[in-house]
This record gives sequence, structure tokens and C-alpha cells, in this order.
Amino acid sequence: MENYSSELDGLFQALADPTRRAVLGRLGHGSASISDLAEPFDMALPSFMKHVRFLEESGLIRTRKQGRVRTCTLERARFAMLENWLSEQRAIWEARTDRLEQLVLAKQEFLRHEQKRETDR
Amino acid sequence: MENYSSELDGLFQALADPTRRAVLGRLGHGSASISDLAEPFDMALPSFMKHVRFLEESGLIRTRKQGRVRTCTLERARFAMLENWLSEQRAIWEARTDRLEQLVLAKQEFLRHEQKRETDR
DNA sequence: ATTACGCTTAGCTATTGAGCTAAGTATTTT
DNA sequence: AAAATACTTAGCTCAATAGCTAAGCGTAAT
Repeated sequence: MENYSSELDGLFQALADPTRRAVLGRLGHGSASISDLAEPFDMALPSFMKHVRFLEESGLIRTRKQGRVRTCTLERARFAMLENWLSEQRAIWEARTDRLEQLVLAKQEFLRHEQKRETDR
Repeated sequence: MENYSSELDGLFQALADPTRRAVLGRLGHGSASISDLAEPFDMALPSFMKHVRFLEESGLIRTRKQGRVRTCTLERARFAMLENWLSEQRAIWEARTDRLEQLVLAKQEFLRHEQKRETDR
């Protein structure tokens, strides 16, 4: 029962490692097998596999085994969750700006009334 | 001597915690003191402080102490690093699409030649 | 039928992260 | 001057992460 927040946890955590980001970059060019993916890294295979599993659990990749080869594929849709979060943050900033604007507008309104009273006097 | 990659590590790591994301959300509305920020969380202050320090080290917030109060401010510019990384990934995908397009175009070209030979015959 | 390949499992170590309590410091407030 | 406020430091626990080696297992090649 993963909720939105804990999915974000996993997502960001998955991205917080240079090996995993490199794998994502590689998969951006197209699917690949575990050993193809592992080849550039100076790391024991079981260690590398952990990264792959982490990526899969975060939803950023899918994997499928045929025969003795496991093929990994980028799950591009998952990146939308990141964009979403960023949008939410920006929305908050915008909201703030709006309120600032309202303050400024309210002040202008106030000043207009002041001026009006000047002329009324 | 932080490089681009380890800065991304810190950035994503900072975002991989719900408390820290909540703090960023709160700061999106405007700066706040440590105790104001901590108030909604059922957590000892020193524990909360660790999150604040983590956020500061990741570059996502700045803090300044005046008297006995430390005020935290969102460093919006830092979010651009996220957007950048996302763009890079998308750029990779696009590059792939381009190559696919080239394949398709090459195939169309081939078929055109085939047809031409038909008519030539 | 063997051997080689491509993972996979099990289990160990060291480091880091998230939380805690207790006690300390520096500023305000009273 | 004393008390209250707002952090801050020190140091502990527990769980999770990143790495390793050694050995196992199913599939493919010879």
C-alpha cells in the first residue's frame, strides 16, 4: 500500500545514486541486459544487481527475463511523477506571488482612497 | 570540491524524505524560523535540526541567524538543477527518437527505390 | 553430456541516516 | 539578576544502503 509520499521517497532515493542515474541515462538510449548495463562499472555483479532491483522497485525501470538474460527497460512514465512534484512546488511559489500581488493591489487601492479624500477635502 | 554528480546525489537525497519535502513546501509560502517549521512535526528538535542542516547542505535552503532565531529561506534557484537533469534525460530519449526516425526515413527511402525499380523495369 | 554463461541467493562488513535524550549556550524577557 | 526562549552540541540506538565474496541454478552452446 504505497502512498504518493512514500513513492516519492523511493523515487528520489533511487535517483540519489550516481550509478543508478548512469543506468537510467544508458537505458534512455534503449533497453539492455543486466551484464551490458553492468559492464562500464567497476563493481561486483551482485552489488550492481542491487541497484537494478532498487530502480525497478522505484518504478523507474521494468525488467523481464527471457532464457538466462534479463532485459531492463526505462519506464518513462515514472518521470512524470518528478515533474508533478516540481509543478506542485512552483504552484506554491506562484500562490505566494499572487498573495503578494494582492497585498500590493490592496495597498494601491488604499492609496487611491487616500488621494480621493485629498481631492474631496 | 563538489562536482555536478555529487551535488545531484545530495539534492535527490535531500528530497527523498517526507519531512524535508514538507519543509520545502512550507518554505514555498515564505521564510520561517526553525521552531515555526518544526511545530507541525512530532519530532524532537535536534532530530528536526538534522533535516534542516541536510536541506541547507544540499543547497535547497539558506539559513541565517539573528539573535537567537534562525530563519530559513527557500533557495529556488537550486530547483533548476532538477529541471536540468530531467531535461538531459529527455534529451537522451529525443536523440533515440531521432535515430528511430532516421531508421524509418531510411526505410521509406529504400522502399521508394524499390518502387522506382518496379517502374524502371 | 559437459561446459560456459548470465544471473541469483546467502551472508558478511562498514557507513550513513533518522530518531532519541540530556545537557549546554546565547539571547530576550521579566 | 533570574528565568524563559531558541536553538545547539554530544552521544547513543536502530535500520537501511553500498559494497564485497562464495556458492548455486537454470539456459545455451559445444
